[in-house]
Amino acid sequence: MHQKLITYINEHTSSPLTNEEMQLIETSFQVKKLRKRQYLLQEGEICKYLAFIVKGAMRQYNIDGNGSEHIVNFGIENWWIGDRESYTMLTPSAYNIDALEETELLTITRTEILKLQNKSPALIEMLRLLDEKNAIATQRRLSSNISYTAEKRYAEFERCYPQFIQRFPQHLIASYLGITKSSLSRIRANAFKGK
Amino acid sequence: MHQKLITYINEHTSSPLTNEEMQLIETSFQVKKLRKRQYLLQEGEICKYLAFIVKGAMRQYNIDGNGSEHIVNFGIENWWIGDRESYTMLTPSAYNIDALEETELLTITRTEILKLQNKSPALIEMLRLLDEKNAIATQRRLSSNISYTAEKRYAEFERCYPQFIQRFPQHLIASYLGITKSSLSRIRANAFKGK
DNA sequence: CGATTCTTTGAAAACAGTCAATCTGTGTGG
DNA sequence: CCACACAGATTGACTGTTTTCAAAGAATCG
Repeated sequence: MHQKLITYINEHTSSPLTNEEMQLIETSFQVKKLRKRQYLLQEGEICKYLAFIVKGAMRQYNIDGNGSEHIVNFGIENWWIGDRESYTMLTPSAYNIDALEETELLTITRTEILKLQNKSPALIEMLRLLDEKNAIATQRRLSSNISYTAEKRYAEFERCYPQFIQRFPQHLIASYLGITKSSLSRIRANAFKGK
Repeated sequence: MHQKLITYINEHTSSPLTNEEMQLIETSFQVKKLRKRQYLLQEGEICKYLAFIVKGAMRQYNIDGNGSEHIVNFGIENWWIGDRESYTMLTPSAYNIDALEETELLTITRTEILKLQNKSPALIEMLRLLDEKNAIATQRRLSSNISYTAEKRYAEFERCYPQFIQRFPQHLIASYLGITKSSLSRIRANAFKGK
């Protein structure tokens, strides 16, 4: 169960994990299984866990004044999920996180991470890289959202995340792109005509 | 000149800088002065500098297929600016960064930062926190962009960055919000009527 | 099969963008 | 000191895109 995480860390850091570090990871990360539709985090709570997805798929979203959901992130196998802001600042989260499928997670609390600070340099480096990649990805997405039409954003999404198109219903992808499901349906219809 | 940066670091980390660290900062960060409209980075270049703004104001923006500019970030005194993606990955940047006013920067190259890795824990911690804050801020902005109308986004902007409203012309703020200057002008006119 | 979820589509309304003209204030150079 | 250029802001008329709401069709699952 923890093996996937260990492999992930080794693939994303310069020096491989020592035996002691592997031990630490086994004890610091708790297994958590979620059924479809089950919450990992609900709006208003403080995000207790940073979670590595071993199997399954999740989404992070908020709900606006009209009750509409807006997906800010998807997560699948080998991705991480959690509300960084709430997790690091210990503030109530503005987001919900729930499972889109049966999901298996490895979770770690903030306290546990702090304990590992001096014990596992590889893990800490990995988390730093994660922040870095995350900042870059979010920046890109923001930039694309500001600069391009829904049609181009969908094309880009299709190109970057073909797996998601297969895996998630359209209305979720529409929500991720910041448009309505009707609009996405029409965009797809047009793109098809164009071919 | 470097004093403002030293103060900034001390305010943003747990342990104050040692004398050696202050020395290191003086030698690692180069002063750079930019006139209004001068570039720090142009699209296609690799972003050589991460810059701390001592005085002045800057913007980071991209240009879409139609030649329109889209501002992804502003920077003023005590903020950092640079294209993280290009800077860390050494890839050609999709952005331009230029000065909106006469600006004084303290710049550091990637190589210099790597050299400091083992020499100044405080600086490294500060950079990590910067990444973290940056990721959080970008996430918030993305979320607001997906979830709210231009009118609400402007209201939020007004609340969060009142200094910017004074300081930057409206068409730049419109570009930051992802709308045209005409639309922003009308939104402001409506908001005024509403009061 | 029946229920639920997902997708498509139509018509009207709301919204934002484009283009162009005008108005404002600022600052420069003659 | 005036004339002029220039950058910024506003406004109107028009266009185009996206949303909304509702209904109906398709797919999936227990």
